[in-house]
Amino acid sequence: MVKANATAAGVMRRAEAVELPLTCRNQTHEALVSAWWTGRLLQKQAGQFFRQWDSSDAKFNLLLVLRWAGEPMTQKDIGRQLLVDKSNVTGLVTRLARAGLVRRQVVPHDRRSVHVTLTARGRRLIDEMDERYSHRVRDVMSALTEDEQAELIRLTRKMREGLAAVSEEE
Amino acid sequence: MVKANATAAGVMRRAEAVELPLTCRNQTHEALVSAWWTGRLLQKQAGQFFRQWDSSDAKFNLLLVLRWAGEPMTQKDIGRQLLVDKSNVTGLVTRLARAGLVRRQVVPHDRRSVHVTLTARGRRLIDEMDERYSHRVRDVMSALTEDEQAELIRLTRKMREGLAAVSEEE
DNA sequence: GAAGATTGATTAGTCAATCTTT
DNA sequence: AAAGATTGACTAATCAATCTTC
Repeated sequence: MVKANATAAGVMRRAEAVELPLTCRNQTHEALVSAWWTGRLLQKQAGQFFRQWDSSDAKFNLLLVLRWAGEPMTQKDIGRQLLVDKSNVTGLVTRLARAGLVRRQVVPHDRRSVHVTLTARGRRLIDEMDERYSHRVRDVMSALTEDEQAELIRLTRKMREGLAAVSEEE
Repeated sequence: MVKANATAAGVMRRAEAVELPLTCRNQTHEALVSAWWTGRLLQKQAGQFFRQWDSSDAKFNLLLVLRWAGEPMTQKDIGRQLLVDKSNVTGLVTRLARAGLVRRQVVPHDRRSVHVTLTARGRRLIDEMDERYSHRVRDVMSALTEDEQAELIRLTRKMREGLAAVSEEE
């Protein structure tokens, strides 16, 4: 019964989550808020999803980038790829290293830099996470047709271009 | 010259920011990542934007909800509107109160609850922030036509429904 | 016991300052 | 001096545990 109650409450909150906060003034504003709100929900659910491995979306993305690169990356490059501050990368790598998922190595000809590589265990974990993550992505996005997905890609990209243009001009 | 360099570097990073990280596998995955990435950029730029008032998007949204309500709100209601944990609301309200933008009051017939109200200063600040924020929103979203904005609203909403459906079924 | 709020621990993120190496 | 990384101070967010009041 406790579980039933918890589920019911959860479902209610999720239904509410689809709706935007009530402070929108016009369509233009609503469009921005709708994109922002969707991003927040994505973040929130990703956080819950990755907790089953005692992990997080930030750690998942870092491991993913490392695997994708296929070779050691400097922390600077990681930060560049993920668009996060270098000091943040330091912390993430430290925690991942503490968990044995990643290893720091000196860079032969530049002792300022640090090379980060996946350990065997890190590789196993990212493979497993990514497997389940892919299924989840497909489930979530099955709410949209292929054409709608393509259109969403186009429109969000345009929005990013708008963001970039505005921040340039100041 | 220093300023020119800084701007040039800034522009470069912004151009890069339009592009997604390189780990996308197919259109479905890319659609989700594109929405997520756009949300991250929105969050990031909002953070920078509101720093001119020594504030943040979280504080702005809290003040906005308070003004919209037009009457004292309990912290529970605030958390519900903004979809953030109650303990987070406690912290935000504390910092806003310390800055004199908001006031805590006892609720007459329920001494468990706290009512939060805008101070005169808080009201003045949210009016000023919102004024400039509205312009900024219009500038950013002018990259999209009205029809595109409407479509973006529709598609992101569908995505939230997909998120809600998936999280229900587990 | 449940509701509303607070506290404490932890993660993520930013920025400014510092340190070492180039 | 500039590059790469780290440290420290801070905000924001979550969760678990606690406290007071209903």
